[in-house]
Amino acid sequence: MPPAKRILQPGPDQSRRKAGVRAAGKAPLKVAPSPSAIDLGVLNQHLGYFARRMQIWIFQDFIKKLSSIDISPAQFSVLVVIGANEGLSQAELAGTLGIERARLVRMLHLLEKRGLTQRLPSSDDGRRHALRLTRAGQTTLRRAQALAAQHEETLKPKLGAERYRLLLDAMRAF
Amino acid sequence: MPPAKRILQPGPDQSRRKAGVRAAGKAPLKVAPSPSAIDLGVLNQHLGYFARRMQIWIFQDFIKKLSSIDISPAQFSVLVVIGANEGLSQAELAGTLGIERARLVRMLHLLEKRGLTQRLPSSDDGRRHALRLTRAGQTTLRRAQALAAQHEETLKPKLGAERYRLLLDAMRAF
DNA sequence: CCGCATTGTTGACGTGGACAACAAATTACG
DNA sequence: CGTAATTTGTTGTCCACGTCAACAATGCGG
Repeated sequence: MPPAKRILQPGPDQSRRKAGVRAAGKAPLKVAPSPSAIDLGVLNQHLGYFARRMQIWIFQDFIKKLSSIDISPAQFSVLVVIGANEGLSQAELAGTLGIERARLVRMLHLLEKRGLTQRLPSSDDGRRHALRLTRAGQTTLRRAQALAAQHEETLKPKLGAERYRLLLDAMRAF
Repeated sequence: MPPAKRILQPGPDQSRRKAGVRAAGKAPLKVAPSPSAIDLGVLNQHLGYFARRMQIWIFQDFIKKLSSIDISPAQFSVLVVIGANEGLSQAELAGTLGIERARLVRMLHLLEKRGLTQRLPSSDDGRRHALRLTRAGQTTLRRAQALAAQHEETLKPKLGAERYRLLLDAMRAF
């Protein structure tokens, strides 16, 4: 078996000791940043910057928490939606999650090879596949949801219950 | 030369029903039987899912808004931080932005080829490079910041000024 | 019946994240 | 002082993923 998901490394290397000795003579802007403090500049006023950092942090924690069953965030979302909408088509699933149809095909190949999902012929439309979870898929989904719930629980203290709820609500605008 | 940035497609949803965009005035807008009757299941209670969708939306809008100067979100963050911390090293920059050192090398290679950044030898440490913007880099950064500000302005109405501010504040926890 | 849209699929390309390995330079330390 | 360890920038490689083009099979509308 392949090593499956790649383990993401948690700790960045924060290492800088020497004071900022710079050559440039003209420095009309802020004073030279202290060895440990680098100015983010206007990045501080951009949602996208923080959104990306947050998303990466969350995904890394998710991957770590679900590493025992080797389910990625994308795979999790696929399993969840199939589980909640048995018999839906690949196009519907892809459209719902914002995944490319082509991408979903290969993802389902893998999930099917792992015995978690099935593609049954649709009774009324010869083009479609009716997606469903196998017995093993249901079991895995249950475990995944339990672990994902634990992951989610680590997020709340990090934000505070109030801001957590607010964030969850606000981000639905997209 | 590379074919510049790939244009991201603006219309995200519309995967399953009829995409009625056609040249003629024919509007075959066929109401699909069950529009969006697909259940997201427990995904509705996961920050990560919405965080990812929001982040993608924001980045796509950012890319579109800055397409005239061909600056990606990552490139923008690099230019901003260099501009605000002239003379910093690649390791410091990479550590600040959470980018791999290896990745930053190739990014700077490109920015340098475009004449936007420079790598000067550090006076006190032979290993480091003192990063700075060229004159053109400063000009591009100014334009980029103006366009990025416009991009940011489209976000506020989408969320409401109040939630925008809360979001920006809450996401700093990561 | 015929043209057109949809569905699933494959192939290909480019980007970006993660790792490993290095050479040069610097630091730590016996 | 000298040698080992560490840091920095760099290159090469692998893999995940978004995107696009093309296709066969199927369904549907005129």
